[in-house]
Amino acid sequence: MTQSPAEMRVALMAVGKRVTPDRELLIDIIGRNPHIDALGIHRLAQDSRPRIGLATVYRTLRLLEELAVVEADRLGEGHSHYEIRGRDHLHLVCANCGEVLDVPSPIDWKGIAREHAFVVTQSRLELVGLCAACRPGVADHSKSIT
Amino acid sequence: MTQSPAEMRVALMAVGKRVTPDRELLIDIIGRNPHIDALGIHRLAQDSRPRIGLATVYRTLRLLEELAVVEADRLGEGHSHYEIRGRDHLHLVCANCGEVLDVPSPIDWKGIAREHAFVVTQSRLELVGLCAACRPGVADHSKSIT
DNA sequence: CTCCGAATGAGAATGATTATCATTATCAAA
DNA sequence: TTTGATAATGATAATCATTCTCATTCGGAG
Repeated sequence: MTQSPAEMRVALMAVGKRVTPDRELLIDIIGRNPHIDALGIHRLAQDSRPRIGLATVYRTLRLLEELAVVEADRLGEGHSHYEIRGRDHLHLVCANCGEVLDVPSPIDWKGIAREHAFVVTQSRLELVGLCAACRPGVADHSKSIT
Repeated sequence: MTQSPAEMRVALMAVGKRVTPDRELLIDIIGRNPHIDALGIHRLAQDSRPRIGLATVYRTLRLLEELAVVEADRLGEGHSHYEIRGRDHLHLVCANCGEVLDVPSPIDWKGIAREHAFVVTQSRLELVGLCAACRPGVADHSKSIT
């Protein structure tokens, strides 16, 4: 299920969607910037295509999500972050600086799913806490939980 | 970390917050209805206190979240669901009917956290897919991983 | 080159959540 | 008990991310 920018073409064409420059650019940006959010993607996209609209970013994200090419995570609070779908992994999300570490997932969800007659389509695993850098009582630039 | 309605009083008083009838009612409702959302909580709360406002619901939820008494999960798409904080567990979320099954978590995050010098304060684990009841030919959401 | 449906941009609309502000309730001291 | 300081609340406006609408543009089949 590992996707790559190149495989997106296949996924799009398989459902009769066009492979447009916008879509190629966006998937490329997501590939290079794991955990980026919609606004960040839009900003970067404007460097190469100044007229690209935010709506196109959201539309494309949703499409690629439906095609299982990218994955959305609601890490912090309000909004989503995106990344190319890859191997199972879990996120270590720092509540202070917001940094996200990817760690290979230790979960054997196949067994769990079988046990509950459940067909798994997505796994979202996060551990929220404080990363090494934020460990000492730093009252810096974020909402720290106590 | 395990919280109960009764322990909320302690948590509130520990930070100088009042134990009001609204707060007691809300924590009670969440306790009886795991995975309920803000509007659901508000609806139920109005049965006993017709004048309670939605703002109070959200304010209280946030407060109880900060006190680590309740936990918010962004299960489906748009909005959050709440539950009393308890033992580690993961959610099996049905993409079709929305049912949520709680399953004891098989993750040993202590080892992972130690390895990455990470202090874990929350774990959010979800597997999204189709529950047994929704298993037979559902068209839309079925892009299962195998 | 022409047509038609897909894709896009701009901005309005939506929905969940948060902030504001005037009013009310609560606790402590006199 | 009355007062005074302060926290909590209700109503509603504001915000923020995301989705929708629609007029326009683009791309590929003929």
